[in-house]
Amino acid sequence: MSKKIYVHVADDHKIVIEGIIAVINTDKDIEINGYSLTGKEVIDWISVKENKADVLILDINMPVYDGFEVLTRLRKRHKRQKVIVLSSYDDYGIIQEVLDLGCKGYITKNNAGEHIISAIKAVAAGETYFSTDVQQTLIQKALNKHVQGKTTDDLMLESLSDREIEVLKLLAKEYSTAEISDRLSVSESTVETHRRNMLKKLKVKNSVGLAMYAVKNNIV
Amino acid sequence: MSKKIYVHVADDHKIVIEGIIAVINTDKDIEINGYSLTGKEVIDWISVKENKADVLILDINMPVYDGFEVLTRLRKRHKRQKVIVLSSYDDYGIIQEVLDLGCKGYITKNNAGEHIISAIKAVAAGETYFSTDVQQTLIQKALNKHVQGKTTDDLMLESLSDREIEVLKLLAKEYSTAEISDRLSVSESTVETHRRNMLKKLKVKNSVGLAMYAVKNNIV
DNA sequence: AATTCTATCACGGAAAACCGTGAGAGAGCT
DNA sequence: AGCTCTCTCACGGTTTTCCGTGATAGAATT
Repeated sequence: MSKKIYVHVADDHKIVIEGIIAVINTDKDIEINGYSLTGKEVIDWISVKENKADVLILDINMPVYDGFEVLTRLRKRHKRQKVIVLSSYDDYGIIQEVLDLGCKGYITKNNAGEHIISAIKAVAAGETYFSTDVQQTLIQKALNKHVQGKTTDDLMLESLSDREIEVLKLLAKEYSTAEISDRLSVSESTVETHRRNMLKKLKVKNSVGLAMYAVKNNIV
Repeated sequence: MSKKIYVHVADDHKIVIEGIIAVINTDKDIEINGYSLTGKEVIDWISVKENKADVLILDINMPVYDGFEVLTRLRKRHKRQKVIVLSSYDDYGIIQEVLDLGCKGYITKNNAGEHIISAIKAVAAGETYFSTDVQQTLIQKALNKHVQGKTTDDLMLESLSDREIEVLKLLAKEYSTAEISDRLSVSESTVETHRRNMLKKLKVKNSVGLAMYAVKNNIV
């Protein structure tokens, strides 16, 4: 029915690779067609035009080139293989980073056994896949400013006046002081004052800081 | 053991309230101590100093004041009740908005039955709670630019060089040209050039535009 | 009645950003 | 070998932002 999915596995611990192979072999739609013990091997292997892998299972901690480096290089060469990162760390920063580098799935080693097959099929089908613990991490992060009461940002937001927020909105749209004063039909001095007061209130260094604040607080 | 949790329910459809009460009554730790059919009633009721509600179940579509308005007013008055929004819409915009307004839980009416009890206990305990479908929506959004191909921004992002991205990161942290040139150990001219080139590439008008672009693309 | 907050405006000067232009060195691809 | 891209640097000039300071007037609060 569905054609086979070919998988390459990269991890610096042979035992991990063996484990993954064992799990994958229980599924008839997926086949391992190679593995690497270092990031360099992965790159070398992937550089060979005629390899059939659809999915790459990639460890982050590897010698020579680490997972980030591998992803960066794959990206630069526009390789078509979908990458699933298999990491020991359920860390938002890392997840974010590898996603930015184009990886399509992320599962932790803890949960690898139960997720690896589904993950491979998902990314091969063009979807993304994250193990449950990773999903939790992503949700927590998406909501970080809501989980425990107000953030300092929220408190400061309350201290911004309506007019200041109007100015901030326009400023975040890349308008200059002159342009803002036009839209709001006030003098440039006034706009300047508002901006100045906001810089003080929000303790940011410049208009970029104001803009960043605006995004963080969904004023845009 | 644990003391009772008192709940107020607000929905403009009596039948919904009845349903919720029915479900809640199956749990001995939770007790309904009032309900409202309009947003105005909620506010009036909550204004009475001596009401014991810990949790407010709030519908979004309600006459007089809608859910947003209710949340806004509660926020202004610094009420201590935790709010769970019960909505028909599994829409990221709405979820985002009510969370900004301080709501602690969000469940869709579809999944209300199975989630309402856990939700009440979670928010009463100071946690947040989202039904599974809402969690999905939040994850999807958190990853929006990774799930389905590239956005136009992503395409432009690829056109930014590594060095430019480094500069952009620092710029988004409110660093001035001089400061950036320090960190990167290059001359100010170089940083200037990078910024200039980015302004062109990304078609934005100023550093604020660059910063906004950085946020949108999670470069920060 | 007094105080605080907000919105408005102004002057002048220092600092930073913006812009045009030009240019050399190295990497990588055709 | 030639082309393109990236990263680096510089000069000079215009515009904008930043900052200190000060001021008036209305609204809201105490």
